[in-house]
Amino acid sequence: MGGPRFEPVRTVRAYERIVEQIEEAVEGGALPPGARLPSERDLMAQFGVSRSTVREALRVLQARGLVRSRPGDPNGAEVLPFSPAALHKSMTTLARVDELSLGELVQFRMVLDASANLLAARLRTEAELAEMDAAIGRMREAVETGYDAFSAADVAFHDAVARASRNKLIQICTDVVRSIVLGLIAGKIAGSDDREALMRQSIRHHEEVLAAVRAGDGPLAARLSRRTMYDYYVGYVPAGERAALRALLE
Amino acid sequence: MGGPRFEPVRTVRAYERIVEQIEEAVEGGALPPGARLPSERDLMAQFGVSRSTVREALRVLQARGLVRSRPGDPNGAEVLPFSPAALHKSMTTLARVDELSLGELVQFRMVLDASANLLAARLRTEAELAEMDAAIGRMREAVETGYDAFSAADVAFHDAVARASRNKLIQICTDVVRSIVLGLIAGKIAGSDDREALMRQSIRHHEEVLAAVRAGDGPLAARLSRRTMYDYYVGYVPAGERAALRALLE
DNA sequence: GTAGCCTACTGGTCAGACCAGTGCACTAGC
DNA sequence: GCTAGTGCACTGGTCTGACCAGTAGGCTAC
Repeated sequence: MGGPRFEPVRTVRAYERIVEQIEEAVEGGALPPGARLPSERDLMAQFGVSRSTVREALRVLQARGLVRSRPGDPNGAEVLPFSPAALHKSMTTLARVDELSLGELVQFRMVLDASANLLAARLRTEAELAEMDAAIGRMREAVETGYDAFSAADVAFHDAVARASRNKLIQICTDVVRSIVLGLIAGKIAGSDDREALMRQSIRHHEEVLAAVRAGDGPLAARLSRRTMYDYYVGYVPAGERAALRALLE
Repeated sequence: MGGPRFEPVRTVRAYERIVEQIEEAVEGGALPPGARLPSERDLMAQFGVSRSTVREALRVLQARGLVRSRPGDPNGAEVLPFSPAALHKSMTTLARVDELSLGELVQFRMVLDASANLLAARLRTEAELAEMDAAIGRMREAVETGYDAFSAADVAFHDAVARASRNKLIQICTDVVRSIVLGLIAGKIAGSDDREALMRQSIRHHEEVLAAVRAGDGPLAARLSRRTMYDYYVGYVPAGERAALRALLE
């Protein structure tokens, strides 16, 4: 107390400094998506390090989804537009290390989707309503076509709702969590033989949700969307976790 | 149509194969947290590649938060318990690159916090209620102590609620988004001179939320928590984005 | 028995090399 | 003149071999 405040020194690796600098340039807009980094040999000269060090930095940046490099490309690494791939990757890891249960994921989807519907009911345009309507139409056709087409149309509906919420974070998280959930239950889907009944019920539910969104009744749309998702996924969720899902159905 | 189905070959880099293998071992539980990887020179022999290739793979794994290596450690890289650090990093990048607006972030916090409260109202234990109570107590004391202590106590309250929701995804996302929001408004806080009034109002609001959680009234707790966060942050949000926030207040 | 040194490792970095692939300028043929 | 084809210069991916600073643990001297 009172003396000079020392803080522990952290030895910072050379490649980390390079990552920081390039990251800052990308996030600050100095390197917009589509821009090219200098070649590794140029970077090596600019940063005054060896090529291995430059490459380790580039590997980190690539793992974070900021750049991509192709062998032989005379232009150097390309700065990528942001994609949720890295987000997706780390969330998938989280789910695979078994820290996340299917119940938690479905619950999170219910939360996100309900919020998206709540916002969409207030902010949606006519074009977006038409898009949702079209998606439900494709769901109807897909009852005969098969599960894959049905699932794709279902995804399209929820995507349209998420976009109508005007919140990019909701859109991205919805997308990421959904694909993880679908991946987890992918094997189990073929097993259920009352699949057609489930699809028909789901279509009915989606129609009700859409009606609420169209009417501008956010709370109703949110409540219905939670119910829709619950009914659709509850069969895959272990019995012990279902109570937590029902807690969202008020 | 009808001929043999060829799929495009993707040249896969050597280091990617290494990443895959180690990643699989970690996620599959063969390498539990705390376990040590062989040394780089051993890995180089096991995978039949050069050390640079091994190192690039380790850099990627490190960027994903799966392992950590210390120079001089005779035991090789350490397998880490999962931490949301990577998730945090990619979401922060998203906020910075994709220009997530403060409004969107606050809106997302409102959604998460409301859901956490909804669930907590049903699932909370007495111990968790006591924890929330203690946090509010520290907020009261901090009105005099200063903003930092107040903010820390506020964080503790919301963390306790998130934990009580029993949903790790909600906890992690809450944590990540909150730290981004706090980072964005960090500079602006000192400016407001009616800070004390804002703190006192916030304490009152938190007390109401806690009462609802204690009473088991989830919908009420959710509604109040949205209002609490709205009132606390609306001053930092550009006027044009406030309408979207109000859309959540039903 | 313990304090301190020594050694055999570790990861971080460097230098220099080779290879397969790419884009572009140049050239041969029309 | 224009196009098709060919080199060439350069890229990233990988390898080899080396040096350094740091660490842990055994060994030695007290």
